[in-house]
Amino acid sequence: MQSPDELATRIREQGMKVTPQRLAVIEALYGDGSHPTADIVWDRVRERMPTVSLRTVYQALNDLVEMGEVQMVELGNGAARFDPNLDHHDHFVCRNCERVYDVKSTRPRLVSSFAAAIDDDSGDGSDGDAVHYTVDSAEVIFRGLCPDCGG
Amino acid sequence: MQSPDELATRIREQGMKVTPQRLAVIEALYGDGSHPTADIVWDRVRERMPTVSLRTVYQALNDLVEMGEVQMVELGNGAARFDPNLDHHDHFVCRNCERVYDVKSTRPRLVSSFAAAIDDDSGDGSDGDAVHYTVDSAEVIFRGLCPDCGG
DNA sequence: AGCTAATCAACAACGGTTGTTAGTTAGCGC
DNA sequence: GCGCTAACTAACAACCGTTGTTGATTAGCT
Repeated sequence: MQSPDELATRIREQGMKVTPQRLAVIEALYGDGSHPTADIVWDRVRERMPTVSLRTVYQALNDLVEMGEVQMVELGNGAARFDPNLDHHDHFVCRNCERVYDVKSTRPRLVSSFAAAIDDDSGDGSDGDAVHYTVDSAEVIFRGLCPDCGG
Repeated sequence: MQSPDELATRIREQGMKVTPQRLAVIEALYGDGSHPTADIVWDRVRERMPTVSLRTVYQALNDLVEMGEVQMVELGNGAARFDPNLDHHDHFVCRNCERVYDVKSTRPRLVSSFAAAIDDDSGDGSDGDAVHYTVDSAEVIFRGLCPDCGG
C-alpha cells in the first residue's frame, strides 16, 4: 500500500474524508507484515484512540480493500486477514502458532502451467480446445511449521 | 474416498455404526466432483430420507473428514466444501458461478521451490540456513471464469 | 459557514457451524 | 433375539466474524 501521506491524498481525491480513525487504521497497517485480523487492527488503533468502534475499523479496512490498497486474505481458519503487501506473493501458515508468512510468488510458473493442468470435468476428454478457463489469480497457501514452532 | 462398502467396514472397525444416514451421506459424496457444501449434501440426502437433520449430516461429514476419507476445502467464500477426491490436486473457482473445478496438482513443483522462495521475515537476509520451515501441504486456488461463464 | 461524510453507540441480524438436552431408534456383537 | 450403546431427532441456544440499522453528533473539506 501507499504511504499514509499518499493515501490521504487519494482518499480526498475520491471525495472521502481523511479522518483520524481512517489514518490510524492506515498507520496500523502500513509496512506491517504480520497479516493482522480486523480485531488486531482494532486493538492497535485503540491504543491511540480508545473510543474507536470495531464497526469503524471494519469500514476503513473495507474501504482500503476497495481502493486496492490492501489485500484481504482468507486462509480458512476463522477471521480474514489484511495485508498491505500488494506484490504478488503467497502465504505460509504455521499450523501451530497460526502466524502467516509471506512467500515469494510462484504465480508466473503456476499460471503458465494451468492450461495444461486443468482437469476437464466435462468428460469430453478427447476435445481439449473447446474448454477455456480464464485465470485471474492464483494464490498458494503453504501449511506447516514455522521456525519458531520447531519447523 | 473409498467405496461405500469399504467404508462401511472401516466405520465398523472403528466401533462406529453404519447407519442409513451415514451411508446416505457417503453415497451422496462418492465419486462426486462438484465440491458440495454441507447444505447441498443435506439436500441430496433428504431426497431419499426426508427427515434427516442437518446436524446429522454435519456429524457424518466431520467423521469422514476425521477418518481422512473426505477433504474439507475452504475457499474463502462462505461455506466449506467437501471433496471425496483425495489425490493431491488444486482448485479452480469460477468468480461468476462459484463452481469449483479440480486441477491436476502442482504440488511437487511448489514444495520443491518453497525453500528457495520463502521470504525471510526475520530480517536476517544474509543467513539462509538458520531458518527452517516444514511444509506439510500446499494448496493452490485459481480464480477466474470457467468455460460456462465465458472464460 | 455550510454541506455532507464519517463516526459513535447500541443493538439486531446474518450465515455457517457447533453445542446441548432429553427422548427415541436402531446397529452390532454376543 | 437381547442388550449395550452409538446414533438420531427435534428444537433450541450459542458461537464467531461480519454487516446492517438507527439516530444523534462530530468534524473534514470547499
